[in-house]
Amino acid sequence: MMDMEVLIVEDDPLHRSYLREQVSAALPECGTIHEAENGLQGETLARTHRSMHIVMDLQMNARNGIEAARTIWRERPDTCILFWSSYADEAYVRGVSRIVPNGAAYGYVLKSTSEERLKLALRSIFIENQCVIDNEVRGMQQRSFAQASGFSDSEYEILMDIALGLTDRAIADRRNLSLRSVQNRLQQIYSKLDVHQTNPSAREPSAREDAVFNLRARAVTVAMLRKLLNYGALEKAEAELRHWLRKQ
Amino acid sequence: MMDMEVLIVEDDPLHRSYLREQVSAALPECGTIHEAENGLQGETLARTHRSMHIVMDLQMNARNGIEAARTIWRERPDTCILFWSSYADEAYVRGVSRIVPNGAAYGYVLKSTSEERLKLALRSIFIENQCVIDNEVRGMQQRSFAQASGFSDSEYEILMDIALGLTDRAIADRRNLSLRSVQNRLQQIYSKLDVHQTNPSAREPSAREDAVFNLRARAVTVAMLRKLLNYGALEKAEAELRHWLRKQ
DNA sequence: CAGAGTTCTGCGGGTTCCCGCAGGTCCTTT
DNA sequence: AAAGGACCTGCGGGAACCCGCAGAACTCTG
Repeated sequence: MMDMEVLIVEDDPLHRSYLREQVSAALPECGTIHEAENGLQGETLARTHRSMHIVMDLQMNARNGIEAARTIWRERPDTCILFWSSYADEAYVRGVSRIVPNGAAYGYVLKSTSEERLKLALRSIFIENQCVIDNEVRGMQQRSFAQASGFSDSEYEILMDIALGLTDRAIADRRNLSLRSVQNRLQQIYSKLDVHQTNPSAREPSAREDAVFNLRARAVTVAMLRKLLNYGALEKAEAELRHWLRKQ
Repeated sequence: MMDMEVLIVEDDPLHRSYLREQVSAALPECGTIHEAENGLQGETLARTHRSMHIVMDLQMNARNGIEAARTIWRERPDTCILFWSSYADEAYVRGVSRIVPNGAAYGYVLKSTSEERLKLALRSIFIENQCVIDNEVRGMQQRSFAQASGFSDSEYEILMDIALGLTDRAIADRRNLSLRSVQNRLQQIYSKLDVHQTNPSAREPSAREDAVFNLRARAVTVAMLRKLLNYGALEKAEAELRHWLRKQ
């Protein structure tokens, strides 16, 4: 146990040094601490050092934490990874829980938590091999899987597709559905996002019926404002889309 | 000059204490340093202390830096504000230069710059009343105002409108244009964003013409990926939209 | 197996979008 | 004054969208 090593992947220098400090304080049995300043470098260092204990930021420039974690877990699924993020966006939570391997120990704590809880999380994950999810993140998971405005995975896929700007036809081709099925999915998405909201004025069915919103575009924005989508998710989806377009 | 006071507005505790350190090191003539941890609190403290020297983060939870700066400058247009941000998104740069009053001294430096340059910027702005814009930010400004994929203000407005999910009709009403004019603007936007890109396969005009993209939705995503839009800009535009909807 | 629930699919319409064509109003340039 | 450019506007058509209706196919339960 004396040769435990930890890899820190974090692009902000201040946060990185803070993490190093906290790690060495919380884990006296820790020998060397390696540092990477983006996801790409994180993958490389994890590979060369065969890191089993990683604490990593989401939202980095070169390659975000979810992408990096996926390739790392693909090579060694029993790696312990603690995600340390500023935000609990549903897009992040969903992205993480989508890639975590069966039985792997991982954690998700916010940067705003206290030092004590960070240290506790470090020990729980790296020593006890036990998952630690921050309360607020946990709450997000609940709301996500419950159907209170919760999206199934397939609905989420289609939401990404319209965010990318695909046509109904293109979505149907990509997801192997009929055109009408795609439109049905869109209907559910629109209702779950409550996109039909207009001004709460008199709802008289007068001639002045206001079709203020283009539902397709509106859905994307509402999803962004609700943190269902964010920049990282868009970037990732865009890469996958390009990959798919080549094979057409 | 001995009673100079500085107000720091920054939500991250680590960055905040780092800023305090740098400010007191760079400005020995500085007496008190106040701190706020979000834009709303920043506005309040700026008002009560009549702060003339502010260094402030963009992208905060309660109210982002641009909003806060606008209300502060509205009350006292000769306030010196140094924006200290992680990113040089065109949305931020454009948002800042849209609200800076005539003749006001302000600065925009990235968090990734060296301590020396940060200190230099602090002295230049607060002592010499001189604008300091980081090189990378400056480059963004150039690209933005040159028409190399640069958007005029009116085009930018319409881009925001379709991002919000408005219909052509609604945009026309809102911006006092005819329906056709809005559609013309959209045409320009589509071409400037180069949204017509399909797979670079054989461009034969065969029957299998691929209309893969819904231009309207695609434009929004491309704008986001190019940092022309970001979450803060969306949030702000959404608030303005709600305000407009009431008056309808 | 019957029946109820959920999802997939086609049809058809009304509406909105995308955009070429053409005429109009304001400029600036020579 | 004439010629050119930049912008706004109406017309019209083909395509894509939004969505109600209604029949298949699949599941789940008793």
